[in-house]
Amino acid sequence: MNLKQLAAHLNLSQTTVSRALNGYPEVNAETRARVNEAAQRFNYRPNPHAMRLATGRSHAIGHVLPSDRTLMIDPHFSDFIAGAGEHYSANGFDVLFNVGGPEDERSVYRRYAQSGAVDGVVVMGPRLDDWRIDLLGELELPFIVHGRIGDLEDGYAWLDIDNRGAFQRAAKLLTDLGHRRIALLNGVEIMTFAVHRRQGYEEALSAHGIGIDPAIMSSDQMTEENGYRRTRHLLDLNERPTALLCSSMLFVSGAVRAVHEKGLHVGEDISIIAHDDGLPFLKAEGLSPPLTTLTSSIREAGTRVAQLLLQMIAEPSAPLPAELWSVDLIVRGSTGPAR
Amino acid sequence: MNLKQLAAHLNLSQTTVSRALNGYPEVNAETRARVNEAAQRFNYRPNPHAMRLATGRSHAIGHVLPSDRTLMIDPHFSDFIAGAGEHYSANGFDVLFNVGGPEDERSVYRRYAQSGAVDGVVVMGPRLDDWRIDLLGELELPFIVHGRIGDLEDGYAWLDIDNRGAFQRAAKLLTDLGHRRIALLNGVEIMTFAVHRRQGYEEALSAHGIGIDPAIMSSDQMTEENGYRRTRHLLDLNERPTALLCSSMLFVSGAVRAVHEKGLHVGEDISIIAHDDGLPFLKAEGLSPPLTTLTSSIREAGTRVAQLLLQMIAEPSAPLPAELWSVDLIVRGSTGPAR
DNA sequence: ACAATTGCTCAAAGCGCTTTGGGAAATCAT
DNA sequence: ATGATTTCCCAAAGCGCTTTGAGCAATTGT
Repeated sequence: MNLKQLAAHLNLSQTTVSRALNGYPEVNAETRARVNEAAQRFNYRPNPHAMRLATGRSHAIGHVLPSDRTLMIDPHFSDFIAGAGEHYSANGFDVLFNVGGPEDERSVYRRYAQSGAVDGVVVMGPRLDDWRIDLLGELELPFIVHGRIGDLEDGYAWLDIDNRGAFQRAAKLLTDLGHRRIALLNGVEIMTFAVHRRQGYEEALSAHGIGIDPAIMSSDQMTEENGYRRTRHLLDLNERPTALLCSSMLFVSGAVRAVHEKGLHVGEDISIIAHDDGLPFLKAEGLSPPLTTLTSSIREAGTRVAQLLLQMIAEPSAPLPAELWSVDLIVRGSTGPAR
Repeated sequence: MNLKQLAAHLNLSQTTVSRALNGYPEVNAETRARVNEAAQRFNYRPNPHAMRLATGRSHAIGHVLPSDRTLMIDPHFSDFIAGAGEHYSANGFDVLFNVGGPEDERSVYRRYAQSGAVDGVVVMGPRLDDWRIDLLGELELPFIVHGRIGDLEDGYAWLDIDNRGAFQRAAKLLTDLGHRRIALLNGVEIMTFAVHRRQGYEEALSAHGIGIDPAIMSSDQMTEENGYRRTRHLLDLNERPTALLCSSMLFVSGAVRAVHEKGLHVGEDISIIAHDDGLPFLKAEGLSPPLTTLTSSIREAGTRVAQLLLQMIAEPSAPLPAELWSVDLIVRGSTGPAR
């Protein structure tokens, strides 16, 4: 059942039916009711391709994952997209998902812009200096960044969590507990979030007159194995750290394993705080002892980012949104006074 | 630059240009070369919406995730999709990604079928008795299942790994090592893969005259916490198992934690074998001792599934593909003779 | 030599929707 | 009663592509 048939059935023109369905004002209330009723009864749905061709808008959002093969499909990303996806569906938007195949990431964006395949894109995992905003700006493709491009805050839409503040507070909690050797297991520091976290960490230490020691700071992909390897190494050090700040729960699994292997106990011999994005398969509360965390739902961030982007598309002249979410510090059993 | 302009520029009709570009035979080789050259030069790309409207085919594949809120966004799924996505991109197909929002899963499929939004879908995480194949068959929407619907092997396209055989071999390895109390940490047993794994496990035990003891078998969502909780409980049992068969690496993190907490050693006091889907953030080789695993890349499965589906779409009359992949058993350090 | 075939190209008709530019009837103002 | 508005609806033009059905040359067959 298409528009033509529906219109014929109602003895109305396609114009009127289309307008009735799309809520235009210049249609009689009674007629509109009739149209809606009939549409419902025949389960009429406009053909999306025709709609897109006619309007030039695609009702779709693009998410493109880095083509870099070494950069794995991070579970953080999937959870974020899951959150966003829910909001898109709720608003009748499709999600176009692009995992860098042979086509290089730039050309994907170019194609999107040129063909109008999507109405907007979200940029995930922004780097300190990210070519994507320049390209997207040039292409005039609406976009929003989850995170920030270094310390840049203007000229693009973004939603970020206060990584710097969060890690500062976490580190401060540790210094308050008397820790002076606090190790940092960070993500790859070309990513903005990782840099911000290091900055927060360093600020807190400096504020307490504790020197920054690169020997107990690391920057790796966030995997179990790296968590283990780095912690193992840290525990073998002469001046072994008494506390550990982890950028991801993924590190924690490995870190805890290393601690156990050394016959040490989390929360007593060594304090651990991790940033918890709320990954559903790895719960901080479920660990023993329950883990003290910086908590912020990456899934909710996804939902909000989607919402903001859709608003941007609906109202292109509105000022660009920018949101900085604060992060909760939840103290549980993995932190204790320094030995 | 659209077709009309390109045609005008070449002093050709749209028909000819279109045909030249789409490889139809009835166009002069020289003309085709000219067209291709010009298309390249002007970076012409056909408008996908127009193409879709004209052909009725969408050049897109749908992946819809269960709307069930309790069913988390499984990292296994994302890795699978990542694999598939690469193949789609390589062939100019888009991926439509749908995370069950308010719209219920059935209506998503209905909408897909009715509007022609996608040319096909892949069914992930099939249940023992899955309504999706009936619906999709009825809707005449091409689809392929990653896994199988119970023991059904005909009437639909699928690609599965030999879960039953794999777990049989793994259990047999353990019995060969002298283990008689072998626990099973399985996924939720409404999923076909989990049932197959249990069957393989039970067959191996029965073959060795070992009774099936439900007290040391469990069926849960595959999370770290469940792995920990179940293992913890197992180790407290009077007749503590000497070996553990895990359906996912996600369980293993928790299981190992429980073992360590008890002061026991993996590979000595207790043997562990896990199914490893190749999740990039959790490597079996990286554990200590390195884990003996059933190994099968879920990402490669994704790529292959995508390839098969695209073939099905291109050649609808061809027989439905069905592939059963064998699983590698890689013996590492986490398995040893029973104490 | 003429008809039949082949090779290449084109004009025009869709695909199913939105949107423009009217226009007839009903309502209002004077 | 007349002109000016307002209300509601319509025919037709597009959106940018594919595809049908012809048509003109050039080639082939007899």
